[in-house]
Amino acid sequence: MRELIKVFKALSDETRMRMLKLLSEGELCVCEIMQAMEISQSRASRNLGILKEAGLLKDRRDGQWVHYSLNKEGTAYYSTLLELLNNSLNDDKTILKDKENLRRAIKPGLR
Amino acid sequence: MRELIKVFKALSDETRMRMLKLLSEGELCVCEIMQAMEISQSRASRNLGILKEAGLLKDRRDGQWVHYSLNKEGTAYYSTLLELLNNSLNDDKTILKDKENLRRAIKPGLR
DNA sequence: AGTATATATGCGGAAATGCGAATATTCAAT
DNA sequence: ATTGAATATTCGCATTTCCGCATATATACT
Repeated sequence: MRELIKVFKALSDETRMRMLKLLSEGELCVCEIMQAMEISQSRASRNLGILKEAGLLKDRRDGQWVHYSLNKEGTAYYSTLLELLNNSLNDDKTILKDKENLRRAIKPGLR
Repeated sequence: MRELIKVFKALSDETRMRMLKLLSEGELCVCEIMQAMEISQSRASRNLGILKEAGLLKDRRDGQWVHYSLNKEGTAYYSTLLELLNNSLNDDKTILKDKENLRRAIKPGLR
């Protein structure tokens, strides 16, 4: 029960919901997310950590960058929930703006 | 977004999760639920109200009693979430005990 | 009207949550 | 070693959440 509730708790916050919707576009690093959402670095990092801790995200370190992405594996209900999110909020103004911002975001490490 | 987050917030609490699992057995009144879960009346009433407010439950007044039941209609994701819950926690000790208690619960109004 | 039962709600306090600001950590490049 | 960039974490504070207790409301019965 603890686990399941932790997942729902992770989902019940606007900041984290926006992150998940952004990450439906694909793998992103923290700095891209904070730029797209126009939030502080600590807020971005903290909430990504919560989503990861709940099992909804996985991370991958690449040099200085940490890339987060949706965890499509994981327990049975993760995929159900991610699909549910996939079908939700697709015309939400905030979500659309975040994704719009993402396109303009400075992508570091264009090495 | 507000709405969706309200639903997840409703789901992210152990008391309310147990209620939903109990109500998967069928319609129940507040006093049956508080007996089965061994919680106070105000706690039962308040949390049922939160679940109803989130759209997950509906209620039906019958004399002195208010019967709550899962809201199988409602927005698209409700059914998805209820089905997810249906497949979860079925061997959780607390949930099993609640359901066991329910069988022993005094059902008022055996008129 | 008066009593009893079932449910809802207001209030106060304890605990949890979310944030920004500052600091710490990690890695890359010189 | 030192500097700089990306990320994580600590701290203090404001807000929210959850509960028990007490009270209010609603209905039923006499």
